[in-house]
Amino acid sequence: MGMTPRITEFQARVYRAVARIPRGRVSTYGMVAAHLGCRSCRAVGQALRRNPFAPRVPCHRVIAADLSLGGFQGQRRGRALRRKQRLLAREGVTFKNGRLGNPRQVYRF
DNA sequence: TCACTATATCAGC
DNA sequence: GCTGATATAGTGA
Repeated sequence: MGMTPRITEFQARVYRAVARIPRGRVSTYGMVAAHLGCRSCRAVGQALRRNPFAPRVPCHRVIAADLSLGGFQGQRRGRALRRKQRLLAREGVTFKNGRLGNPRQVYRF
């Protein structure tokens, strides 16, 4: 049975965009924002923070502009972040010294 | 209206 | 490479 959470238009647009990021690729908060014509990357982070559709909406595929991990499950550090890193590793996306190992895995909308 | 926010960028060191 | 300041806009209370 599909949940139908009450979400805003903006959130729906963010989730739709993120759902397009293929396995093995990542995007950034800023790139998602730009794709939506929004100048606030923080607003994208807020929307993903409350993603009710995980893992159908793969918010773990959105990282920071400096190619560091960004956040996960409301956390910017700690256990949650290691889970995010493991999810990505499972898809072939690995990090080296806290940065995306292969920048060519950044997906362009 | 206010105070948050899983950001981005820049200046200064 | 780090820290702090600032721009920015979406959202719940």
